[in-house]
Amino acid sequence: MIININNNMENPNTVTIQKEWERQLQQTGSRLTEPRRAILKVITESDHPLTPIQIYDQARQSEPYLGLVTVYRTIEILENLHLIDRIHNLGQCQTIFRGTSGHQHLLTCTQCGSSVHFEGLLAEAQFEEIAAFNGYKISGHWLQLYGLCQQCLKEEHEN
Amino acid sequence: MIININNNMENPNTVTIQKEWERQLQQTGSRLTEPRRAILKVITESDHPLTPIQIYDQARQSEPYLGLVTVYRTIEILENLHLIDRIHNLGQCQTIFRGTSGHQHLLTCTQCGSSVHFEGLLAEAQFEEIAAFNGYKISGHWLQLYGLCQQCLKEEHEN
DNA sequence: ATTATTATTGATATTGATTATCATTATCAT
DNA sequence: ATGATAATGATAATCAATATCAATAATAAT
Repeated sequence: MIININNNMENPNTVTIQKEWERQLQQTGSRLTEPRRAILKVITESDHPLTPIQIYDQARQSEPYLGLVTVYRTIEILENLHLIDRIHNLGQCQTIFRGTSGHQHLLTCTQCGSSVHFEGLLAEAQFEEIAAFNGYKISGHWLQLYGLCQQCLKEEHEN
Repeated sequence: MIININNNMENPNTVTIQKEWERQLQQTGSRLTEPRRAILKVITESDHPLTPIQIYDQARQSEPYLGLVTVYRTIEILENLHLIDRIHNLGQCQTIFRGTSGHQHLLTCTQCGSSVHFEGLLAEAQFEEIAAFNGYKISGHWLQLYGLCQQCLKEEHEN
């Protein structure tokens, strides 16, 4: 079963989401300020991933004296609370690995960075189905698995 | 079935890979130069994703007068030939989308950027198995599907 | 309600990565 | 060998991200 989650501005829950985020900010010791409210509003109401500059520009419509630095700081807080994700944009990242043309995916060690490609993923057949359910037509996908490689696992046990 | 692909420096095919890349460069009208050879060598022999600066530093060991700009230019060529991929590093990307804590993934329109989360992916059960086969222990994963949303599909047909 | 504490803010400066420019150099077809 | 020109590296310019700090605003304590 594929479930579509709340994701557009028309969603009446948007307000509730912002209130919930505000509650979490306060409960974890952060103060609730007007600049932060403006930033939260932009992020919770958007159905697009946004760059810090885009958030900055949009939030200044209601908070004209907002500083870009405050956007970066708020993003950091929200990330620590796992309320936002950092999204991968095709073609913009600057870490390079030789590809293997075809349908292989990446498995990367978060400790040392060593990486291997793998294939034989069962899910790929499902990707188009998921997209179609949401009204999308797929042109590509990106999958990375993260973990510890054999060597780093061993070294972790030794300490 | 899970197949592990050539991915470490010990692999004797490494040399062949570089020759193959060199061949493709020439066949598509690019000239074969010493700086490029040095860059190709670093990328094809590495089992780590590398930043432009890392490629630069490593390649200068054999090509001391190499300029960083040449690294960027060569990366661009290799990307156009689909010989390399740009890799997503956890936590370094600066495009922000509100997350949905739990196991949801992202479906993004390459045209307008509108995005939805989805869940119910069958593959997740397979991730650990794939990792274990390669000696890794997984701590997380990143999946994004790319395509055109309903609206952008419609507009494309109108033109 | 008032005040004191201190987290937060925005301005500014700094850093660092990426891109643009251009004269010089090296590749490759002839 | 030679000439056309793609490619190079030095330099400058741009832009995003981070650090610093005095002024300000949010909260707790009174």
